[in-house]
Amino acid sequence: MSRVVKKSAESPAATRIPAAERRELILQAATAVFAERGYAGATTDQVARAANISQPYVVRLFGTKETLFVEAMDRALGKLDESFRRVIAAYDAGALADQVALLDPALGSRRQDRLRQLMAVAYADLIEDRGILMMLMQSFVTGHEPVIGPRARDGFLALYRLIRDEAGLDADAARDFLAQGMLMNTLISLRLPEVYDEEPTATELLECTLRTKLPLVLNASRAHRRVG
Amino acid sequence: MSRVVKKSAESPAATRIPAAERRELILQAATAVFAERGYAGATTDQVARAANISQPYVVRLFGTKETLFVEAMDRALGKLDESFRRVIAAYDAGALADQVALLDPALGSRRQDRLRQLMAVAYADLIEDRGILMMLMQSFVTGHEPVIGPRARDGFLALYRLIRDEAGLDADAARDFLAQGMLMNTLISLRLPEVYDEEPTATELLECTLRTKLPLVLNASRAHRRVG
DNA sequence: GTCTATAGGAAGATAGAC
DNA sequence: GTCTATCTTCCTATAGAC
Repeated sequence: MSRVVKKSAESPAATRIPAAERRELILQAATAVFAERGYAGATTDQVARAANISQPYVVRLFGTKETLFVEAMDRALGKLDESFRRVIAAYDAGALADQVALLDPALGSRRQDRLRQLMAVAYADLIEDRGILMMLMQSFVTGHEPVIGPRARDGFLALYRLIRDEAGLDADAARDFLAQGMLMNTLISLRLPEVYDEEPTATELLECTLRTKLPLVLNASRAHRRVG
Repeated sequence: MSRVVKKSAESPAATRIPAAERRELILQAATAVFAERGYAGATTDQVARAANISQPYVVRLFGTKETLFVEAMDRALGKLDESFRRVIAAYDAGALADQVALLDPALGSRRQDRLRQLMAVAYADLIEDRGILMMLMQSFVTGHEPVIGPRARDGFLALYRLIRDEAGLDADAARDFLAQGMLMNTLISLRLPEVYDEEPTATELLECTLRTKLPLVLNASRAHRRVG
């Protein structure tokens, strides 16, 4: 646990890497660590180790742990935003005919009905990188922090506006869409996929919530356990 | 910020109180503090101050911070469980005729449809003590902690079984019910009620999600800011 | 039942070498 | 661009008095 451990082989890489690239590597590591343990629970040293560099270097590049968290959060929000926008643009360009054909007709056929379903799929696809969704979840429960809180609120509201204004969901549909997303986030954050085989109740709830995306999630969960 | 502050008037009460009662007071304080800052972000000293006693005494009574968190979590889960069971029992005893009369007929009239709506109201009522719901949320994102995580999973699954088996909701209805709950938790944890007046988007989303319960929530939020 | 004092151990950040 | 060493602060938990 101490910072002074392992003089072993693959420790601090010391490979010189351009700052921009290094920053992205650290942000990936930070996303995983913050996702797992939250802002207060994570240490800059854990991030450093995950990125295979020294703790002071992390601080050097980002200034403070707070800034690091904010940047990781923005990155996660950005990925989600980007993912939704891509779906919307592709749909409006008529590029998703084959996927549209697979949608449940009972759920409606207006543009907003189609987009609702397509975005739900896109959201669930993001679960593959379980860090993103858990990072968001951790951001949402850090509302009390003076600099993180306001940015988390802004990011969340921006997502809401995106699905309401760009995708055109009416208020109730947008709310339900968000609600399903928050449930998925919760199940992932609770690590329910990790007890999928042992807890019949977990099995049922996961299957009912994630449907066709369940194998994706279970794989991600198992991959995580092999590493973690 | 330091622990050594204020020798002022209303400091450590030193009033002798029976242990059982003191424990409950501390659990209330702990719920508020953990709800606000999470397991890792909260300190036993903050809990102590909220309970007007010394930090070592908190530890003395609960052993470890971890145990304190677990007990606060169990208490919050228990309150929710109790609240739902009370609704179910009252409904089955025919004691809720007047409330049932107010329900939206479009949402169905089977027992499970009624209970779904009545429990939603009960859930939203719990928001009045905003600590409970935020405490639950914080518990759900602490899934990685070796002793807290498993208990949080069990608690969540027990709630799911309650609404499915006792209230009789089918799997999809139970999922949607949970999803709405998780959205409410998220909005509260994000402190969206605190920007209700400033952010039009927040206003819309809160109104759409909380409906008639919104005044309750706004009051709780304002009361909290006066104290906090 | 409750406190003061404090040991012991992180963790974030800085200084400065290579 | 990256590291080692370290300062400082803060926090959990213990000891022991009243």
